[in-house]
Amino acid sequence: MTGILDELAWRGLISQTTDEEALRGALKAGPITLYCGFDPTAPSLHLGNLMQILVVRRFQDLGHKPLLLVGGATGLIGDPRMSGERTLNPVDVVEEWVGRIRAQIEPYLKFDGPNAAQMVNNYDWISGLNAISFLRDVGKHFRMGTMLAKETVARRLASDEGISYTEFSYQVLQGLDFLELYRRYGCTLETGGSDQWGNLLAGTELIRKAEGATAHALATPLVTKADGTKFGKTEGGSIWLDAEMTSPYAFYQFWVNSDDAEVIQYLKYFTFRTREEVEALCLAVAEEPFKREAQRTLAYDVTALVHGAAAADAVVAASQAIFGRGELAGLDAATLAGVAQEVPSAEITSGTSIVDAMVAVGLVESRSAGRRAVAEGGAYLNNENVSDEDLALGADAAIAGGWAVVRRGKKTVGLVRISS
RNA sequence: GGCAGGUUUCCCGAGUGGCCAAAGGGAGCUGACUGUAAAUCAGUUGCGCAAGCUUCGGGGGUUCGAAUCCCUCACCUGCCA
Repeated sequence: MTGILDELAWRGLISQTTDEEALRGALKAGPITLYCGFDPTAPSLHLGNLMQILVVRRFQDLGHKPLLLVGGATGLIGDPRMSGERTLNPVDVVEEWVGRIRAQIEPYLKFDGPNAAQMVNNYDWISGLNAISFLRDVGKHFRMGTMLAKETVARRLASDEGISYTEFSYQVLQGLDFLELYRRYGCTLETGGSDQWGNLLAGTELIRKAEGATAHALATPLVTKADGTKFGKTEGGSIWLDAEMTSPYAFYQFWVNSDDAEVIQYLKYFTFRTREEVEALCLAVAEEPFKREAQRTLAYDVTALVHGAAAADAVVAASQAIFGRGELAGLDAATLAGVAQEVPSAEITSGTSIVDAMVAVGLVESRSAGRRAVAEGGAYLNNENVSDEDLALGADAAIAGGWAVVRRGKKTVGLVRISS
């Protein structure tokens, strides 16, 4: 029952909290009800969201009751971002996203037992709100000074673009969510990323003013990369949890490519490995970095968590086939067919040039880019560098079952099936 | 409603009649080095085999020729009302 804060602390998951002693006391007194919100701003959640879900899961594992809020209402308004005003998404689109995101969250939590998780949607209480009660009952508790001082708001006001009243109002809605969940379920803790700190506080303050009660907020750190670039992005964009949007193979590859400097932190954030296991892997990185044991463990665990053990095993097999030191010639047709499930593949006719094959598989965006890849020495057929852009792929190029491996650079691979 | 400024290739940002497919930076990509790591160095980044074609918010016009000049529309920002 106790210990959740210690658990989160060693994992480095606590960026800041409201009165920590009070929170610790509340947690010690017995199971609490907490909540974490997810706004439907895309058809799928991404890795940042996954970390939040796992934080909630860690709470649940230690006996606390989680509420998972999907922002059917707040998603229609838009949380202000530093980067600028959001485009409002159509109502029906947001509605669809709500369903998808809800389904995405559910597998990570237990919905039975004494501390069963529960899904809630703020559309239920915000959609019926009228302007007068909103302004009289809710608005009266919010001070302009506080609202304007919120970092994002202040930055946006100072920017060229400014901020719309709509986005400015967002923090009021999120504060209201916390109050509503406090009233309905006795929820006394909201968790979220440190970028949500202002919104988290809006809720605790509102509860104090409206109910005279104490509620808590806990923010996790922003996941950072050693080189300062944004975490969870790759050349193709964000890493999504949806297998249709980010294939399990790409998902696994993202993790297996983690920097040495970051892999241990990611293990703490994104896996359920124990402290001892993480420490052992940390040692492995220091002593035998070339084995990439920590990266492999991380990649397998998270892929299995999100896509299931079977999918994880399949992508590991595919990755070994492609990146393993073994000769491609040793691969059989069945293995290659399995690999084709995981990496992009295409059907080509015998005699197709290497450039056209790369285009067909989607390794390059255009024939110009394909020719450039060959010129740069970055094109490979069955692990052999290709220097002739006119090289034609005939039946002899196939390794087994008509398959040939086409690669651009070190990591971008695809399979082609050569038909006559 | 008035006035001013703005809208450039993935991003930022130069460019004010031809030498501009468009400086520079960022980011990406490829190679070398390696460990499917980082850092570093080098090359590269609209499409097309090529001739050439399409691009600088949309549309129209001036001109031999426009991202650059004119008109108009849209959107953004600020100041005034």
